[in-house]
Amino acid sequence: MVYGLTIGQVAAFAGVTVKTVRHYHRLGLVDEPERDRSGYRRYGSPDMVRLVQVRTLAGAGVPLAEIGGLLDAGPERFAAALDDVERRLTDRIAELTARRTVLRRLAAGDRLLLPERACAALDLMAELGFGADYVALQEEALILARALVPEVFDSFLAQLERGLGDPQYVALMKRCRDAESWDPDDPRLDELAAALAAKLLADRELLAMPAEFEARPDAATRYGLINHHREDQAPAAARLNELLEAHLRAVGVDIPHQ
Amino acid sequence: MVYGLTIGQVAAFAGVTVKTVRHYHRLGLVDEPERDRSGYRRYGSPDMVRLVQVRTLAGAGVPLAEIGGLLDAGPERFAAALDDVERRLTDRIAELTARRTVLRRLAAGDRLLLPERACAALDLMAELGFGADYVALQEEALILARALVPEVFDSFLAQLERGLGDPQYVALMKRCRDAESWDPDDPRLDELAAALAAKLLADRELLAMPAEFEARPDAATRYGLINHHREDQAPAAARLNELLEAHLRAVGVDIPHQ
DNA sequence: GTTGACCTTGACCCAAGGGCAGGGTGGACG
DNA sequence: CGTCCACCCTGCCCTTGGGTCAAGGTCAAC
Repeated sequence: MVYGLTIGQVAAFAGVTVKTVRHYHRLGLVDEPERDRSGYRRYGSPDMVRLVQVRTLAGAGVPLAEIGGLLDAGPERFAAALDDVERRLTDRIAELTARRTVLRRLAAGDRLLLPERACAALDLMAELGFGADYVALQEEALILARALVPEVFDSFLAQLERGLGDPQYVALMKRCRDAESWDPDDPRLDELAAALAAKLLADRELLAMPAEFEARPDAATRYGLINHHREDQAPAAARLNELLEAHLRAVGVDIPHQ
Repeated sequence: MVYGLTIGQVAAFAGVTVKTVRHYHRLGLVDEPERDRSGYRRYGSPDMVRLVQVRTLAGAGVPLAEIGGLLDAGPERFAAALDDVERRLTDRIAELTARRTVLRRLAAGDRLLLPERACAALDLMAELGFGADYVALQEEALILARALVPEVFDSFLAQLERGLGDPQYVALMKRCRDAESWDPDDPRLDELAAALAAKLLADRELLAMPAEFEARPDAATRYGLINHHREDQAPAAARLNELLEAHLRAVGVDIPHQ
């Protein structure tokens, strides 16, 4: 016959597990109560009140390490701390809501990694009759560009938009797409490269971007990564690129090597 | 001169730390990329896309252990999983919002551990002129009762309400409150105990509660815990209780011992 | 040629408990 | 009286999603 509740009873009342109560003891959040003659902890009502206070704060997301000081502080500091906790909760809710929005976009198959404007350009490509595969390739290139050289991403995108607004350039792009399935030794490749070079030189705006790369320390590496990405899957495209670069360099355009 | 981004670059782009990327490698969420000749990891764009996918799901709270299977599964299972994740997020938001509400109540000094009806009774006590300390004592007793014998909490509360509706009983309660500051040997204590016993016997409803305790296995322990709680701080109250119990037992009322 | 920023692996640390082992207690039932 | 089951005790390792520290290798720049 002993006074006090057992650990299981207080735990059940406070809505926590026995393990949790012992954890709080170990952290010093709730004092260890007296033991009965068989070593069981026996709790009185003040222990219970304390446990529920701790539980309420912990449940609201206050780190256990802070709770002790909070409960033992004066009521004015306690009130201030509660304000703070509430602010943190509100932030967390907003954050989760934002994540949910992102997830919804993901579920809807939206393009997560690109801004609205880039998505519009890609949609335009699809409308213009470029196949889904080719659009996907462009999308990846844009993502890469944004990752590697965010400060020139805009001009990269502007170049694409400008090209898409020019029927002649669109026609050339479509021919490039078709060229991906050609043999790497196909003589038409050089023909196409020459036409492309002529077009780019006629409308220098379309060439603006590579120059901006130069401002970067490891420009060549980044250029190579974007320009040659996925070329292993289309040898003809690699060859076309090579030929185009040669044409441009021949007339003095400065293009990074590799 | 090597292809590919370093781990720091992909990490920065994906908005995670270098350590996190390596963590994902160890869990098999993102394949280890090729190494350059000095052993550095070198990432291509597919790695980056994968990393961002993982990051998006992880950020939404999907456990890392599930993400691999999710991304490698078909799109229909992926879509279903996204639904599930979104549901979990919504639940979590609701939970946090509820916690915030509780915190607000706590900050406003509200009585968290008691239902509305009990709070009303306590407010009534305050209105009737019982001091804040005494009301707080009653509050603790109610909390204890609810924790220990939830099924008789209602009748415990009903008894309190009934007592507060009876001016004679209220007068006796006030005298009990005053008695807390008396000397434990004060002869007025037995006088008061006799008056209380007479009142309780005259209105048997006020005595209903202790009988219900009997239905409990360890009734006596629980009764003692509630009835004698905080008595160590007011020896006169302990003495008064003792005397009252003696009076009641003397006329045959069955009260648990200790 | 040295500095500073980056990379490598490995080992340990954190919250907030969960799970399990191995053993002691208490009350109820037969 | 024994036996059963639920509960209690301590102590140890496990978890998730990384952070931190150590000890050393590498790269680009001044």
